[in-house]
Amino acid sequence: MSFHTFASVRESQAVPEEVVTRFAPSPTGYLHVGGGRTALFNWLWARRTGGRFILRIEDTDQKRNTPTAAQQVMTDLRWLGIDWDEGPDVGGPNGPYCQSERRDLYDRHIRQLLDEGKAYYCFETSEDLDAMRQEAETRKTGFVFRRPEQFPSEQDAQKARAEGRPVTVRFAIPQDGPIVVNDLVRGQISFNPAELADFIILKSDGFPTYNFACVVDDRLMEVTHVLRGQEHLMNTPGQQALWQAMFPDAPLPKYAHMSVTVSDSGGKLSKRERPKALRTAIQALPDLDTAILAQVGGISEEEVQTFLAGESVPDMPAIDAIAKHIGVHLPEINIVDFCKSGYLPETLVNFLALLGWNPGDQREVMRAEELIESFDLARLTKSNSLFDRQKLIAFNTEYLRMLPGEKVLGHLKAYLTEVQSPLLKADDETLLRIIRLCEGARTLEDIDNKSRFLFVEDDKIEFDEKAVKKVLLKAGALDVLQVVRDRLARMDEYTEQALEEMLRGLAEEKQVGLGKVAQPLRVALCGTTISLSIFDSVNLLGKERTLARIDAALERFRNQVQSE
RNA sequence: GGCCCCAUCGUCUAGGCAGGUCUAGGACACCGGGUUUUCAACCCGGCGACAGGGGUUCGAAUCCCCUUGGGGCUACCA
Repeated sequence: MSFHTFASVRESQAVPEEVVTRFAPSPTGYLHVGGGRTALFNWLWARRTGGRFILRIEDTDQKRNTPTAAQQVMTDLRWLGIDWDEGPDVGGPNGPYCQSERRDLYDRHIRQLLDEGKAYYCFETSEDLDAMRQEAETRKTGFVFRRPEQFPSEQDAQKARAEGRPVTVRFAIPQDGPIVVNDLVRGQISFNPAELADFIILKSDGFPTYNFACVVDDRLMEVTHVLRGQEHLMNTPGQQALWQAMFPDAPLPKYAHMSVTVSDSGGKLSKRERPKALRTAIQALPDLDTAILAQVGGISEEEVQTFLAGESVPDMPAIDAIAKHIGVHLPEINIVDFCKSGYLPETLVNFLALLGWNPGDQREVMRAEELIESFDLARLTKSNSLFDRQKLIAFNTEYLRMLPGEKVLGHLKAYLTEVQSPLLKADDETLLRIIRLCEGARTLEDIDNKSRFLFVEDDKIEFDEKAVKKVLLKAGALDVLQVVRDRLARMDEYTEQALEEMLRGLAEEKQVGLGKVAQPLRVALCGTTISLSIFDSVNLLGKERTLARIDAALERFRNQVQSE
């Protein structure tokens, strides 16, 4: 693996004939939708142009990184179907692809900047800086770090280090005229350098900052196009100035700042929404038992308390577990959340692509190949877009309908594993059959909900209180059920067709709608009012188990009817 | 507060850069009806937008300015 030196980089005349894009997440947790969209757009552009797509891990913040997060991000990207040509796991010519492993590279560039007088040492502590900001605020002026008349010397830096004071390096933003960013989405944007702070490029822990490392890496990794969210727009003049200070002969990468995806609750979609929604849901609970919540979440009761007070946030598994326990649906934010809610990756890719981009005609449902074919930077949208979950569901319904059964089967199995459904016990053939019977389902969760009763032990059926009350305990319901039981027992031919004839015949005899017959039966078999068509339900369960469940329900609820 | 971005139905958007063909098109949602064994799905119909004000022009959703509104950034986070 050969590293570019500062000098060699300068000499090389980079002519980017090939498009190179990158996705550069910081490994702080799960990949969230916003990140997924950014990754997708960069990937689409690389694939569209036949260029390269790089995955780079921006792990320069030691406090925030978690060891498994990079792996998790890669898993989430793969689930979406996004692959990369260069990255930490697959390597590549311009690696390594984790910034924490590139420190000598950054050091070299910092050294050069320092030597050329384009950057300078700083010894303020965080507290000093905070105080300065405070003061600026009371004066109601914007805070811009004031550059010293004379840059501290190498000796000053050594002395400061010896005294145990923090030493950072700041980039001196050139003040010789406005910095003009030529954005592919927004056109020319001009910034006054006097209003841009000399930002820190080397932290006191020896790690570079994002704003610096990203510029060095984009250059060394030959990145030609930077597609990212609008939240990075204000970083761009600084990064651009840095680039020109370090690589004056290399053309700048092309920047495209995409619109932000906002949440229906206001600002941009944030990871905090899930815990926030859970907190609200818990607080609305009629009877609050923090001990139980702590137990299901696998956390201490104290953690629950501080969480409810808004002082802390438990980790995701705890949040998921508690939400599941109290039965609230949390808004999906991370890519895995969508997976766990039964969405298909195809749906998400399609939907995300349409957030801030469109093909220019009236197509909406588009597979990845089609997206690649049609993708074009010129059609990126300027205004923010709201993440519309209803439309997402509509898209998922569409994909569930149009994807071949085999494909759905693969996704369904992954989903069932994720949520540990009893349906996992079914073989592929049965699953495929169930998928066919669930035409019109909106999510994989729907499929699971409608058919998991088939694989729950007969005596482990959970009866939904409302369903029981509304259906089973209604006058005459159990009597009908008894008749159904008797006729079922006498059937020698137990086929879907015969079942339908029998049940319809019975309804006709009794002069009632089929619902009066089907619903009590359904609740007896499934515990809920939601299942496959009643004929399919009875048929798939099999005669023996059907009879057993009816008998159990009869026995259990007869008493209740009487006692009420 | 400062800097920056944005502005078409409730939502995502087409149209805008090259002004007339826009009584503004599509999709999702919603409303009404149909189908119906649950949940869905499905079918038919309907409601619904150029933020406001000034210009420029024969003519503005489209170009310019202002106002208003929304968003982003303002860290030794990325």
